[in-house]
Amino acid sequence: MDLKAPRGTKDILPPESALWKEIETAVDGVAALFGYEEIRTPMFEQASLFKRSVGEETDIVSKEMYLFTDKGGEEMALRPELTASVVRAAIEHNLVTKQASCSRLYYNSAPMFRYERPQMGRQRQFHQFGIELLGASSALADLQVIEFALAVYKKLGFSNFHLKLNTLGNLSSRERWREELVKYLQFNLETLSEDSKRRLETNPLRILDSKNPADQAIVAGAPEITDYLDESDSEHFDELKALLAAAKIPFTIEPHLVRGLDYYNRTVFELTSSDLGSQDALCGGGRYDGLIEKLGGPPTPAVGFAAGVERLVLVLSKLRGGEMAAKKTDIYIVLADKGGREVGIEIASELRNAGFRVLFDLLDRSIKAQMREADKTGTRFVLVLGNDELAAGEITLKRMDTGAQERIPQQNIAARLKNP
RNA sequence: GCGGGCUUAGCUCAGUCGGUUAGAGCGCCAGGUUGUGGCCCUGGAGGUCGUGGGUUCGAGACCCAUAGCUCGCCCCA
Repeated sequence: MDLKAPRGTKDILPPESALWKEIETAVDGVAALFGYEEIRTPMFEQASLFKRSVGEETDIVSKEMYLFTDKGGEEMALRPELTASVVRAAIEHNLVTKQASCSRLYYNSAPMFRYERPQMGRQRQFHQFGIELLGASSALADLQVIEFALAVYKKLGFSNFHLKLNTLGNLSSRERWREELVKYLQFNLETLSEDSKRRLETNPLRILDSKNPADQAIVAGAPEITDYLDESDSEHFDELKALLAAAKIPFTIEPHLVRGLDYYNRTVFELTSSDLGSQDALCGGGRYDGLIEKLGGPPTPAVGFAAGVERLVLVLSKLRGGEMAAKKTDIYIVLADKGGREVGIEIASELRNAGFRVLFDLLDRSIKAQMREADKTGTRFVLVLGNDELAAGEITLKRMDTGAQERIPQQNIAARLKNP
């Protein structure tokens, strides 16, 4: 077989697909509870959208974006993330206006594309769910975004994660800090790692969470954002911390937590899991108060998060001990003789209309083989239909747990099985 | 993009120093009398040993290349 799924892509097969469905259902459920409505946007956009929002210098845009020119000569990009698209759609359709109001939007299992080296928990096509809360500037909004993410994990029974929190200040304090940081780092240029020398040009903030020990030593003496926050920044951050404490959500402050996308300001956060390898971020998000205006909309505060579905699947399979939910059947019909087919499919159809999950053999196999399959599907009842039953207008009902069986009339079989 | 490891049956893996027709467990299929599951027993199907070159009388084992996966860096969900 010489045809394969492209590198960094994955087929989602049963039984894993059931886990995906479970996650999607959980996200839909939480969204309903919080009053968020679903948005779906195109998988490709004009490339300039991401250059302007994510940042032309970021690795995501400069190195990892799937770019192509369409037949009309337009430069397009497969979306590497969703915030930019949601903001574009919100501006385009006037979901954000100058009036005091906010939009609560969520997306579910949405595919994203980044040309990266694949690793466990890192695919070239990967999927995210997340929310964008547009129009709310208060710390209460930040809290809600975090609460939403936690609610999804809680609903799925997963709690082995860690909430990391930081603030980057408002747009101008962030900029002043950034300039001072770059000055400081340039002063120490000689001792920086090669990676960080490059980052100094592309994304200096990320040098702060470099894993290189030499970098870390330099970073230890770097200007801290705390010294650049203005009064309202500090107030906002203090308020959020107090709200989290009141909601009994544990967190740690990570002064060096920055995010890779240019548009973040004030609150940034990440949920990480020790069940994952080096790609340990389950979800990440933050505030992006300047983005909507930057893309041509009215000045509008906003906050959101994005969570990786593949990583959640990894972590959940681990949690469930690799055991996926067994496929379940209510009733298995054993066709003992070919003559019973017509009556058999009629009964199957009647039972399905009554809401039973009904299976029967499609391979013309022996009764023994049919029974074996029935057992494997975990069915509660088996109905045996052969020439004997046909002649009598009856069917044999077998209970798989006790092995007991009896002959019952074919009429009203659904009602009979509802009260076994 | 950089460095390391791995790749043998549907799945998880053995395979010695290079030596006949490449193995196990699980799974699958069929039997173990009359029309009946699990447990057990017997038998069976299933592999161009990731791919392409090379070394050799002889390669699943050695060498080179390439692809995929994986671990770390990078990046980030």
